Amino acid sequence: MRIVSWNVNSLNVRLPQLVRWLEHDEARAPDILALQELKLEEGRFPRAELETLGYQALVSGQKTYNGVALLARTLPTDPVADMPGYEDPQRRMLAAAVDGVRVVNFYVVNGQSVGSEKFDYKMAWLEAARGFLAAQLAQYPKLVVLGDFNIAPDDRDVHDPVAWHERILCSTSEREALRRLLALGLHDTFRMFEEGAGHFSWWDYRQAAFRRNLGLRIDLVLVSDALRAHCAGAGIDRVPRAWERPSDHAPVWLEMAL
DNA sequence: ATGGTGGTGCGACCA
Repeated sequence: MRIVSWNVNSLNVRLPQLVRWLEHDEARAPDILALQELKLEEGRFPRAELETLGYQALVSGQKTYNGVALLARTLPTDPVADMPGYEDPQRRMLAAAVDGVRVVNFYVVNGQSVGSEKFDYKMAWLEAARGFLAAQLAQYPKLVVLGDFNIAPDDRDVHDPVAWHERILCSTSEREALRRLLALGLHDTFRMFEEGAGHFSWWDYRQAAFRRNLGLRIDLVLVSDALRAHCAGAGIDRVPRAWERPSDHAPVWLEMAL
């Protein structure tokens, strides 16, 4: 089973790249695909085009901002788009079951800058996410949590840790919030297969950051203890980031032997 | 140097 997370930064703009990416290497096409930053309402989701490629989609959409989807060969079941007890008009979460695996797709709040109002929202959102994931784990031991976490787990995940020291996406409080999620019994699958620095999933559009590999690794695929031994490979697909008019994020993937 | 790029949508706001 191959599972992928990709922040597409507007599905309206990126649909041609998504289609091209799904077709360019069919042997590596995902069984499950989690998308973030659709920036469209559910009614504008391109269901027909994706059905042609063999995918059924669950969508939690929103005009202009946010928006997430879960795609699989058969429609994911038992969907949840709201974290119980946490009111959030922003569409940032979608959980459902596919082939006996529970999948939670997150588009974590960016947070703008440490100490801002948006930062407070980010920290509150992450605390709600911790409670939600604890409940999901209790109900579904085989859990995958993936998406744009807007947190670089440690300095290996940052091209210039000095310049980014205690800045948004890299601050100690954000990293501790991520640690509290991992402490539930979740594992950063990329680090099961690669311990080195310099592997990124997001590069700013400015200053030719991708060409110079000035990036951060903020898109993650986490698995629960019950799935850990089944992980066979994980990585970041930089290919579509080099295409014309790309998303600023690369797809990140996990291969599981189930 | 508080810049730089891109998406949404037409003026800011978000990342």
